[in-house]
Amino acid sequence: MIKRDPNCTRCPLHQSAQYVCLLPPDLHQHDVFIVGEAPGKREDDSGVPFVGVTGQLLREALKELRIRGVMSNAVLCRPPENRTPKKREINACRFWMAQQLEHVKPKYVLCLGNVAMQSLLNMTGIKKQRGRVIERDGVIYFCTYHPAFISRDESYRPVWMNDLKRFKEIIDNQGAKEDTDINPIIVNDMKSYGHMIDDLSKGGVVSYDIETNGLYPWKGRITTLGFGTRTAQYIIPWDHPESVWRRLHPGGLDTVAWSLRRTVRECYIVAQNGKFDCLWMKVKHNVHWRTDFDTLLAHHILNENSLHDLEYLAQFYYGVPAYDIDLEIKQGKQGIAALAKYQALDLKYTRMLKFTLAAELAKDPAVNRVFKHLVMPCSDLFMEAEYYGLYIDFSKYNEAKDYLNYRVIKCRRALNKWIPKDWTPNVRKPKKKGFNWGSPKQVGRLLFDHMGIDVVEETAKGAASTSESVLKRIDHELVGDLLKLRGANQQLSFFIDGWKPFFVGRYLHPAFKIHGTTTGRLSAEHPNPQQVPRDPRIRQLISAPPGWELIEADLSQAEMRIAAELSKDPMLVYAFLHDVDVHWLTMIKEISRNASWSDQVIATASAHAGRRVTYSEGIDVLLKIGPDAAIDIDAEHDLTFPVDGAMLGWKELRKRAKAVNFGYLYGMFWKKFIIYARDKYGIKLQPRQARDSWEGYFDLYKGLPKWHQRQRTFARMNGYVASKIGRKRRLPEAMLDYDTPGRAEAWRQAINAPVQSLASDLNLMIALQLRREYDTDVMRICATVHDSILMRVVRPRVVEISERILEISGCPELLNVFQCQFTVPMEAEVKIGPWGRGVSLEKWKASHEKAVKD
DNA sequence: TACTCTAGCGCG
DNA sequence: AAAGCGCGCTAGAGTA
Repeated sequence: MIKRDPNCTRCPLHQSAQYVCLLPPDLHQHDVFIVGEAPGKREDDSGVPFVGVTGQLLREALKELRIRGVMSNAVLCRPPENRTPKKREINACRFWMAQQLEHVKPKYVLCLGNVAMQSLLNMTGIKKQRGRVIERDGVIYFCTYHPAFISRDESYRPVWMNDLKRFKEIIDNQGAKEDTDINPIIVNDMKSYGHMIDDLSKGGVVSYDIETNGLYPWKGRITTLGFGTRTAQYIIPWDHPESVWRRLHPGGLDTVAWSLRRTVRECYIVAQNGKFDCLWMKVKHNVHWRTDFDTLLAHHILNENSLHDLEYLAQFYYGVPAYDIDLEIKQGKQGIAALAKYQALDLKYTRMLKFTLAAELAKDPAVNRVFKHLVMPCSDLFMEAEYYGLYIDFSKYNEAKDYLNYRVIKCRRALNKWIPKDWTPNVRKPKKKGFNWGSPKQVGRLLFDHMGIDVVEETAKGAASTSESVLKRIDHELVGDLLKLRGANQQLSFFIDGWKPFFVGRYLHPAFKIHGTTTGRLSAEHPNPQQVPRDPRIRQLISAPPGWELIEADLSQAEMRIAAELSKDPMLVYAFLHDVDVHWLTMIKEISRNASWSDQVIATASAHAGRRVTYSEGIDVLLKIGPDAAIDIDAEHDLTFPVDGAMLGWKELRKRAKAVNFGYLYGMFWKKFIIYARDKYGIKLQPRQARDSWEGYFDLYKGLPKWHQRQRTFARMNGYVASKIGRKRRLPEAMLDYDTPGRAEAWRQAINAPVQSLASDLNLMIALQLRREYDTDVMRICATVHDSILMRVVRPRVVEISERILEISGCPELLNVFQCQFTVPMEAEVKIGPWGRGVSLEKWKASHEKAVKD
């Protein structure tokens, strides 16, 4: 019998726990040992383990599945404030875990959650590891989520139950059942090649998958190529020491790839993230293969909240054991045979998933339509975008580098005088010698400890914040230089040094994730073109090679237009129908409501009218002439005024209104608006002012609160919302009966998602249509940034294509497929030239014609 | 030495 | 009563 130690002091938890060292009283020998995290409040109060709500949830699930065993926790004292135990505490409590294992002598151990997994297996990342079967010292460990996670997010319950069911099977079968129903055929001679071609030519569903030794096709090798049919999985050793194809074919792998091309074209190709595999074939062998059905993308549109990796999907749908292998084997370092089995499983499950997911999609025709007509075509579109890449202007790149380096040196010099002699910030493991201005921790020590400045705000983890917003509120000479240094350093490390590893000649080839967000927007990486600063100094680095022009097609105010369309708010709809700039409208209405900024209104309007006007006349004039004219007058007459402590002209005011629009549109409260106005524009608003602006906004756009309510109610009743074309955002937490932060968040997402999603989908429709209408020798789409498209176009076609972009943007053909019509007009604008420095079509025409004449 | 996490900040 | 949404990348610092 283990003796509990009520005076255990192995970790600090004994100080806060009521019941120290909560060992289960009935611990005895059993084949099955179930290990949770730590006692909760109920347990700590009563001294009895597993009596709380989560304990109940676990007991019920185990009972339902007839899993019997003894239960305990990885950590035996309750951590304060329901936090999870820290690594130190888990390690300290291993002493007890070892004793318990010794005592129970289990054959099967169920690890519930990260903490148990860490304690028992010294592994982290339950989301990645869950479902994994691990054998150690003759004991089989199985990992899944902690029941507390399930009670927090109900959508994971089926996955969890499935895991537990598998655990039960493992117990019943005395181990995990390996999937042996595969038929891997290594294709490394002409005979098996011929056999494979025959099988592929039957015209059925064929899964396709390659293994590579890297993620970047320009800097790696394809080790194997694989095809899966109903009866077999063919694995072709490709750019691999064991491959025979270079020897058998004088033209090498290119020839094999090209001869495979015809067969592949006739197949219905299924792949998991086929964009990746097709890109590699395009880069390595210039063959253009298309994916007909992508299991990753299908699963993403069916459940945008989930993970989508193949192993996870196979486990989720077919309950197979984990089969992932070491990277070394995948990269072909240990011979083909080890790899073949793994790849055969990949091919088998990919093919199976096609049928499973297609059946799921068929149950939801609207979602299926989005998948078929929008998402799947994007796979090929973005494969090409990645292939063509972004052209970098290296002379500008070097200029920017020199400029930024110079700024860094200047700022550092100015800052260094503030470092006291013989003083070091007390940091345990500093990265660099001496004082580091790039370290928030060290800067914090200097400002708040040494200089004695009051801490303004704390970070989430309780450290003294040195964020931009905080620094701006500190009245000290150094903040200006520090902010400049941060900016310059960030640009250097992101775009100058950060891009270096990704250059392929003069091009960058970012990767797009069509499944990158929950709303249907894309994300991008390596590097991410969606976060290039608007600062033209950086943005212009992205340009076009000689003979081509970069064109940016931007949907103007896409999200506001869609919000108008969906809410049917009369004021917003009117504005868009009559070409009134809504950000401007919001701003003018706001200032006229307060009768504020009268000097500015009267001055600008008078300058425009050529006579002295009254305030209310001025408001009408401004509303009519719009932001561009007002900004011009500003510039001409130098009419910026100090407003609430900041210097603002019409340009800044409109920008501020834009933030107001998006903030309030998506459910921002006036309290946050005060913070926002302060941090972003240095404007000090009184609560009264902020509240007035909030109320005034929804008074102006009366349709918005009603629409918000409709969205919330729908989400609450149905657990999801859908966009106008049928893309769904599943929000299970929106259905909760009690007000929780999670539900409030889900409700806000119910408002935002259909707007963000449709704007992005519209942008994709335009990109797809452009791709269909123009061949890649005249136009190459190289990136999208949420509601804009970047492409390069051969010079002679610039005018024609620009005009066509504007036409398409007003009404992309794909909208018909979704029977989707708008009352609010959609509009785009094109900019021609280096990114961030592009000019309108008119200006380009003028300068180009002049250049031709010269 | 390599990995993970946080803070901070860029974008729409 | 309380209330923007969606991302990726970097350096620093802590951890194994």
